[in-house]
Amino acid sequence: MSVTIKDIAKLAGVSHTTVSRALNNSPLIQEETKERIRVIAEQLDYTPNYNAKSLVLDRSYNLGLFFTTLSKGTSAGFFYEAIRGVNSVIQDRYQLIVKGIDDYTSFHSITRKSFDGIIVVSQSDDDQGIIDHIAGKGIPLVVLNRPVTTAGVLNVLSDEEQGAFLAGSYLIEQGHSRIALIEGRQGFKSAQNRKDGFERAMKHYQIRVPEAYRIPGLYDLESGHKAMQQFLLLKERPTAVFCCNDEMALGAMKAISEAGMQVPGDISVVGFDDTVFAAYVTPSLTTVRRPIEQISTEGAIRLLGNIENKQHETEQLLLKTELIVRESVRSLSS
Amino acid sequence: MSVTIKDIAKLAGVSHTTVSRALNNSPLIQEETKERIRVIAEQLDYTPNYNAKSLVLDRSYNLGLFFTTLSKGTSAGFFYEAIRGVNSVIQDRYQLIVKGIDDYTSFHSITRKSFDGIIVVSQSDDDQGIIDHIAGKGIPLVVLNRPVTTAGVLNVLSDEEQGAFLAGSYLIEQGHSRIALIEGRQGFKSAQNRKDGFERAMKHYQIRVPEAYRIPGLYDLESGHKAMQQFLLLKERPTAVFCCNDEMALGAMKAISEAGMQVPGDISVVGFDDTVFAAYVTPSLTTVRRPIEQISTEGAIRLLGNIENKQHETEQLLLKTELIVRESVRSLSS
DNA sequence: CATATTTATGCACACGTTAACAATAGTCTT
DNA sequence: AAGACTATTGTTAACGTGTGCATAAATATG
Repeated sequence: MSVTIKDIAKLAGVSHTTVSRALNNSPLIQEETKERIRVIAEQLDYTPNYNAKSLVLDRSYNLGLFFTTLSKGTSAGFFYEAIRGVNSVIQDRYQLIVKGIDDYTSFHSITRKSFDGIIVVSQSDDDQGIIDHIAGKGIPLVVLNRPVTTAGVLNVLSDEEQGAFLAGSYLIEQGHSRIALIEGRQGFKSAQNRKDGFERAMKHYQIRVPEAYRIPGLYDLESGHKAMQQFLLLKERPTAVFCCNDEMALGAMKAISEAGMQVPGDISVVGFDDTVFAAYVTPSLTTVRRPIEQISTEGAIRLLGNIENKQHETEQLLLKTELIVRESVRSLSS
Repeated sequence: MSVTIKDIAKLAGVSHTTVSRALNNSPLIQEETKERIRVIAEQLDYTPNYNAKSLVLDRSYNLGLFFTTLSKGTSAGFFYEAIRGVNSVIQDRYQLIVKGIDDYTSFHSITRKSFDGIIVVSQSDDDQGIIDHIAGKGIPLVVLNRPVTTAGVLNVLSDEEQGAFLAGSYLIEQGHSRIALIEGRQGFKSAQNRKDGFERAMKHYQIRVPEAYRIPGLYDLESGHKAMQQFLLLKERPTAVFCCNDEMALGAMKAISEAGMQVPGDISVVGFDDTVFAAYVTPSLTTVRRPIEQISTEGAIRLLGNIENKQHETEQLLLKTELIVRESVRSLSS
């Protein structure tokens, strides 16, 4: 079996209480005693049993990192950056437990005993159920990527509506008036926000978008590809397409080139997210940058603060999005 | 505080032992008693304290999923598929703890008490340290993606050397003889394997590859881009380039088109991994498919089997790689 | 020098669960 | 009908750790 503080106690000729205090660097214990005990612990390669610690200290040392889904509609880049961001903050202090919300059949097992804090990377309003559950249990919680108003819940997200507005406005300012939209996955909040921002730009500049210029997508390459094929069948084709993420934009560009047309010569394309490959496709993709990694680091920092101060300060942090102009949009105004 | 089996016992008028047995569906307890207890547990919204369970049962309900690094050199797609694959297998039974090996300052905290099993997605020979540690502690372990010979360790990987051989051979069969190589990240086993396979193909067909035709990369877009720029400066440019992953291939294609040249008209490009975007770039990328998700599901299945049977069957599973021919290679033979 | 105070350590219990063993009542066997 | 057996439940200890309180020794106080 593994070595416990009692084993150390026996060797050091003290009680296990003293060992516990010594290893936790309690001021009650004499410095020499501490040192003697530390040496023995080291020699025996002692590791505390975290289950026992958790039981008595009422802390789990676990952080939950929950995504709306791991299997459908979450893009690899987004997922990766979110985990990276959180991981860079927590270092050694916590274990990071990654889970898809749609894998839960019941939230029953999510308790204050099993998670010291939880980060929900929320992509859908449907996540409200788990958010309410977590908040109801009094577990420190931060929700990323989607606005929530639940009391006591921290919230970090980017202003996607504004980003989409910038993208739409940019297309118009470049002289486009026949502008189509490939929407995000239905039920995803980001899909709604980006569409809203786009529509606001259209309204602001009084550009009419016919119904045939709006097609819902699934945030993946294939759906962007298919949607663009639809647009290409229209008698009056759009001169520009705003795609609600970069992957769909890439799919759309593929469809355009397969049809023997050019980006941006024949049709301009704008994406959203500024994924790593956006700068490297040909032509490079004009898109909206969303600070995913920053969102997740900020979220993690706030969560840890909240856990350690035990105070539940509610605060919403809205990070800016930014239009990144590259080569995939043609100016018609000159 | 939260409700415990003792609370239930009091209400049911039985001992807490009986409650424990009832909730674990022990055959020792009368069916009516069980049912009565279950109802009360339900009403009180009882959730077992897993730390207490862990302490006495000597199981943590945790599975570790360790990557060589989370911050440098692991591509998003790879990371995503690996987690997805493992997650799809473990469902509710375990918590999945994701970590970067390079985040560990000491492996001290990795014990049989804290992990029921561990999956190491290994990309570098440097991971041998943690593998030895885990195996030494007697924790069930499966290593993915890199061959290991440590006793008692399960191993699932794809035959990358063979894949690279196929890619190299294909280029030669298409009539290429000036073939360059953009290597993977130094220290990564995959980089070595892919290079080896490529070299074997060259040797097999007696094609000489000058030193200037080999440049080390970092597995990211930028390094592929830079490497290709180097090749373009050569007096005698290669007619084809084998890139050790798709991201570098995309970077390379970008450099080619920036130089005003065409893929595959002027230079052919082959990648490795068959990431999701490979089919959607223009021209679509000829590459080697590696069954990442299958590797991770197979690995997870074997690990669980090993944990539950408690037998440590050592076995290496080598999955096939496959050349996916698309448009990025030109045939010179016709 | 007697008492008060500080310092260092130990004792006993608690956290929530499971399990070996004991106990009780009812049933079967011959 | 006495002993053996079975079914059901309870008693108690254990897992490894932290902590309130008691204790003992050392030191300070007046």
